Amino acid sequence: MIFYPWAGGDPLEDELIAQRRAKLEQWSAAFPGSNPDRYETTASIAKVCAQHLGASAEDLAASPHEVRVAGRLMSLRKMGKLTFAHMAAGGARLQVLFERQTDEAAYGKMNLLDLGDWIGVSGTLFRTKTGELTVRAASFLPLRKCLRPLPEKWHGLSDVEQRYRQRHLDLIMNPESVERFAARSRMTAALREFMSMDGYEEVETPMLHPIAGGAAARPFTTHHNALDCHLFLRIAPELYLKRLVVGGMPKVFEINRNFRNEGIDTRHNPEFTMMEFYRAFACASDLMDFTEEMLAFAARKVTGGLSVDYEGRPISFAPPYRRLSLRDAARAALAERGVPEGAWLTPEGRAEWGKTLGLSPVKSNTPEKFLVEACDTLVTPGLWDPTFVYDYPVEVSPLSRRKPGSEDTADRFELFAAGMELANGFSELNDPDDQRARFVEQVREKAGGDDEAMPYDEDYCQALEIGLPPTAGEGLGIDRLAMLLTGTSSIRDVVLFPLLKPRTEPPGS
RNA sequence: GGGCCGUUAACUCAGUCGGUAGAGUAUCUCCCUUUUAAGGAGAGAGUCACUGGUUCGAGUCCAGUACGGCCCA
Repeated sequence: MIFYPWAGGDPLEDELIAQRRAKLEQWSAAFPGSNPDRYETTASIAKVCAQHLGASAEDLAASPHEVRVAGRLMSLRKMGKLTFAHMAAGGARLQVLFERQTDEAAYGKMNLLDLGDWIGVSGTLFRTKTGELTVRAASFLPLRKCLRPLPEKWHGLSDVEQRYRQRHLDLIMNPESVERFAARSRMTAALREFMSMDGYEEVETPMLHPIAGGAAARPFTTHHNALDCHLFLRIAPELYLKRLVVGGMPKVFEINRNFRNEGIDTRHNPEFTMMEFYRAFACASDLMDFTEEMLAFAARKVTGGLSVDYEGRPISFAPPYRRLSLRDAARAALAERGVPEGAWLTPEGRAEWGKTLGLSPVKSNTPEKFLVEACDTLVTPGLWDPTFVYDYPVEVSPLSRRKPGSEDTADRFELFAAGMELANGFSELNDPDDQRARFVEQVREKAGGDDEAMPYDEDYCQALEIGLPPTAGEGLGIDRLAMLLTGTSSIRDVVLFPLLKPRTEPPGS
């Protein structure tokens, strides 16, 4: 027996649950065949509703349609010899009419049903006085008892913690939640369709990494017993996907989870979904064009249009998107705030102005990083419509190829919308010697206190020695795109089971 | 990490100045053949998140803890 410390003692002793259990005990005698292992339906509730959408009361009376449907009992309105109910399944609901005259014995046993029970109903379709499509039940069969009372029918489940911890209740009670996750599903389907149309192959690469590379983030650690080795949950699939390009797969993508052992807020869940994709023989600017078309495609598939309402303001996904040079944008923002040109070139200037502007000291401790941090703090939070920021310093882009003819600029961009980072893409560094040097620099920074710096990955460098063709790659935040396309302010509302602190005592403690 | 807010019946929420714990939904009993937040009559249901303090007396005031939410870093 599990003890739920927050439930006020033994959950079986709760009066409402005890009543439902007592009713369940009478089912087998009252309803032969109840709790079946299967139930044959003629159609889903959604299909029945859709198929008879246009059928008038006269149509239905003229040609009676027999249906067998299954769903969860969501409302019961008993009026003596007549009971109206709604049953729901798959986001659709259908009214049922039970009449005592049909079967007096069965009608009397309806008090063994509770809101939330799964039932099967067979009967004939008709329309009520108010025109609602309804099944006149010839018979019904209880399929499975709901032993706990459902949340209140009118307000639904509004306690956010319960909505996340018990998502099933949220989905039962709150149609807008069902629709939000359906929209997310349409979105990932659209992205897959778009990638497939363009000839990309979907792949799955490891989540357990001996070296957590491919991004600047703190990893989760774990251990494999049989191999007795230390492993990390991946922070990015990047280095594996590029090995596939080395191996001769010119267009690959992966939609899957990454794990970053960092803070939780309305835009960050420790496990989040990213679509990462790589295209051989392309560069970063090819991907910017591609991304515009891809997001427009997804927006259309999810919302039917290119403009979405987010937090009361429209966001347009219509290409082309604005493109800002990072250094220019940062310089302009700094100048606006009275920072003299070049003040960030000295440690004293960075310290002084960094403090004034509220920049992170660690993240702004070189001239280039100062500009990146200034952009992150002063520019990107204000970017509303999708906007590319491009030309990142090489210093903060250890896996990016240098821009042709430039020593210090990487051919890299990030995409922002509603102030959020949505995507990060670049021409891939395919020079193994340069890559080794970049890793060495990262290791130096890690030693210097930057715990997000990347580890050295010799295995990856050797893969590059086999030859990575000119390639561009990009990671797109799926949860965040889902937030934008569904008008959702918190990432927890587009993740089915967001990470919350466990409330159960660990076993044995 | 910091600040603010929340936690009262299964659910949604009131609870005044510190003085016996309230409503609606749900549940149970009764009436009711076209309802749809059905309606009407009645009943049962509480570790006021937890721990401590102040007080004759705490849901209410104070401190701490837990969990959650929002904002900031």
